[in-house]
Amino acid sequence: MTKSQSRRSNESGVPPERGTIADVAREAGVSTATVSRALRQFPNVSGSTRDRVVRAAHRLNYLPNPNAARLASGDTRTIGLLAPVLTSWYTSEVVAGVEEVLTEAGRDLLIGTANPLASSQHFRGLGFHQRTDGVILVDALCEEEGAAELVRSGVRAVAVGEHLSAITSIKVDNRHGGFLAGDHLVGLGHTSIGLIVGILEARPESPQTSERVYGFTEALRASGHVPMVTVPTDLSMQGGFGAMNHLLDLPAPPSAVFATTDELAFGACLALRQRASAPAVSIVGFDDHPVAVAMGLTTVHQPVREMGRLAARELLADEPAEPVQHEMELSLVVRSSTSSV
Amino acid sequence: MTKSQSRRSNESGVPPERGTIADVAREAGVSTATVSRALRQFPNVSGSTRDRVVRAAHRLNYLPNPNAARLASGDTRTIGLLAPVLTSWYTSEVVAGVEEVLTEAGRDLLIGTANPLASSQHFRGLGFHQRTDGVILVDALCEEEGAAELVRSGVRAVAVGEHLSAITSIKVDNRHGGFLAGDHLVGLGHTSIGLIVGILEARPESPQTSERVYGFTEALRASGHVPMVTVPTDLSMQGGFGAMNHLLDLPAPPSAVFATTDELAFGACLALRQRASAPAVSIVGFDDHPVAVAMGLTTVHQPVREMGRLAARELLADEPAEPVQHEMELSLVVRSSTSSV
DNA sequence: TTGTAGGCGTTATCAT
DNA sequence: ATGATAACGCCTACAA
Repeated sequence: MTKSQSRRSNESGVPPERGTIADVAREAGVSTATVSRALRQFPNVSGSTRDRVVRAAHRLNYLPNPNAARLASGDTRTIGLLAPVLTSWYTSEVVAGVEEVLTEAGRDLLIGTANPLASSQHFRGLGFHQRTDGVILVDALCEEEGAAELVRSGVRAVAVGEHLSAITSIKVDNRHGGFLAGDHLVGLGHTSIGLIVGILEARPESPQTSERVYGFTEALRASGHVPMVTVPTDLSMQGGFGAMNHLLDLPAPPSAVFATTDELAFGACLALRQRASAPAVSIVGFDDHPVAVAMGLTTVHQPVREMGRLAARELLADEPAEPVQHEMELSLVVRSSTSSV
Repeated sequence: MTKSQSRRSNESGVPPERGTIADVAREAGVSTATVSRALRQFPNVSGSTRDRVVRAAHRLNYLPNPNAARLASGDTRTIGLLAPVLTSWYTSEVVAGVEEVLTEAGRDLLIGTANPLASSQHFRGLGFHQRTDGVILVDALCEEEGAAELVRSGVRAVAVGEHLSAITSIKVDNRHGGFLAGDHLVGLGHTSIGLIVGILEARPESPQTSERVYGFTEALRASGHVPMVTVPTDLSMQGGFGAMNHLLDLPAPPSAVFATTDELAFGACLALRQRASAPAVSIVGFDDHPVAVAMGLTTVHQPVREMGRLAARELLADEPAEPVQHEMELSLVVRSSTSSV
C-alpha cells in the first residue's frame, strides 16, 4: 500500500504538503490550542491574535484535517441519506434540497441505498455507523417499528415522504391533494370519472396512495354521487398506459381520470393521444414532475425539494423534545390536460 | 448513569455501549494490535485467535470508529462525487452506479454540487478536502485546465461524460452515436431530415453535442447528399417542442428528425402528436432515458449506470501510470417513433 | 504469530 | 486571553 505514503512524502512534482495545526501555531507564534480557537471563530480570542493566526494559516495553505477533528470532538458534521432508489425524480429532488442546506452549513452528505424496511441494522456494520450525526430516511424506508428501533439505538433520524411517529417526519397531506384533484374535476362538470391507482410490488400497501384515493373520493362524494371506475395497475408509465387503454375501451369511457402519480398520468396521456378518435378525457396527476410541464399535465404540486431542505434543517437544529410532524402545503397546478365537459 | 452495568444483557433494549478496540482486546485476552489485525482479515493471525477476537467483538457489539481509523491510516475509504446538478436523469444514474460499487466495497459516498468549471478549489475549503480518496466528476465539471490543476494538487479524480486528458475519463463515443442515428434514418429511406440541437446556456460549446451532430452528418454524407435543416434551441423539452413546431411549419417539413438528447426528442414527439393533421415524421433521440420506453422513442442508448460503476471501480483500483480514456459502447434502440418513408 | 509503544491531527480541560 | 497537555480510537513499525 504505497497509497497512504504519498500523503507525507511526495517524490513527484509539486507538493500538496498538508501542514498541520502545529505548523500554523509555530508560524503565528501561538499555541495549537489558540490556533484551533481562532480558526473556529471562538469569541475568547483577541482580535490581533486571530488575525495573526488566520494569516499564518492562509500563508501555509492550511486546512484542518476533518478526521482528526471528528475524532477529537466526536462531531462528524455529516448527515446521511438513505433511500430505496436513488434515481427517482422524488429522491433526487430530496437529495438536491438536502445538499443545498448542508453545503451552506458546511456539512457533508453521505449517500446510501437501502431496501425498504430498513432497521437500525443499516446504521451499523456496513451502514453509517459513527459516521453521521443524523440520517434522512427517504420514502418507505422503514416501518414504525424500525423507526422506534433507530431511536432506541440513539440514531437521530428524520423521515421524508411518510409519517413515522417515533421520529420527526415531513410529508404532504396526500388526502388533501387527492381532494384537490377530485374537486377540480368535479368543478369542471365531470360526472363520470376514472381512477388509475399504481401499485408497487415491493410495497402494495402504500399509505400515500390510499390517502390520495381517499381524498379524491371524498371530493366526489361531497358533490353528489359521481360514479367512478378504478383500475389498479403497475406503478409505472407503462401501467398508466395500459390502464388508460382499458378505460378507453369501456363501453362508456369516463370523461376524466385521476392518476395517483404523474408517472401513471404520463402513460395515460400517451394512450389518449395515441388514439386518433379518442373522446376528450381530462387527466390529473400527482407530483408535478418536470415532465408534467411539457406534457401540459394538470397535477398536484408536491414541494419535494423544499421537503429535503426542511429535513436537513431539522437535523441540523437541536433535537426537539418530541418528534415533529410536518405537513407541507400542496397545490393544484392547472394545465391543458383538463377542461370542462 | 451506571456505565459498567450491562455487558451481556443485549435483548432488553440496552443502549449502544460503544466499546473500543481496547475493550475487545481485554475480552479476547489479546493486544489491541491483534484485534486490529484480526478484524481486518490480516493473514498473519492464527485461526483460533481470529475466532476469539471476532467472537469477543461480536459479544461486545463492537464496531471500529471510522474516524479514528481514518486518522491513523490516512485512508478515508470514501469517494466523493461532484456534479453540476443532482436531479438530472444522467447524474442520478451515475450516482446509482457509483453507489452500487462503493457499497459492495465498503466505501462511503460523499455527494456535492458544483458549478461547471470546478477547479481544485472545490476540493479544499468547503469541498472534499482530506475527506475522500478520490473524486468522480460528472458532466462538464471542469475544463482541461481544471483537471490538470487537480492532478497537480494530488487529487485523484475520474471524469464521467467527457474526456479530460489529465485524468482517467469515461465517456461514450458521441460521434458514433450520432452516426447510428443518422444511418438508421437514411436506411429507412428518409431524404429530408431535420436536426434539433439543444444548447445549454451555461455551456454553449458542449463537445458532446458537437460530436453527435458531426457523426450524424457523416452518416448523411455517406449516403449521398441528404438535405438537412438545423434548429438550435434550448436544451429542454420545451425547446424540443418549439423546434419541432418550427420544422412542421416549414413549407416542406422533413420526414425525419434527430434530436441530440431524449429530452429534446420528447418535446418534439409531443409537438408532433399534438397536430391532428401532421405528416408522419420519424424521430430519433439520444440517451435512452426511461421515458423513452413509454414514448416509444427510437434512441441511442447510453449505458450511464455502467459508466458510474466503472468510474467507481477505477477509483478503487490502483492508480494507473497514465490516465485511461474509456469509451463505452453505444447502441441504437429502435422503437415505434421511426419508420420508413 | 503476537505484543509494545509511538503517532495520526484536533479538540477539550485545566491551569495560568 | 493563552498555553500545556491529556484525551480521541485506531494503525503500524518494530520487537519478541
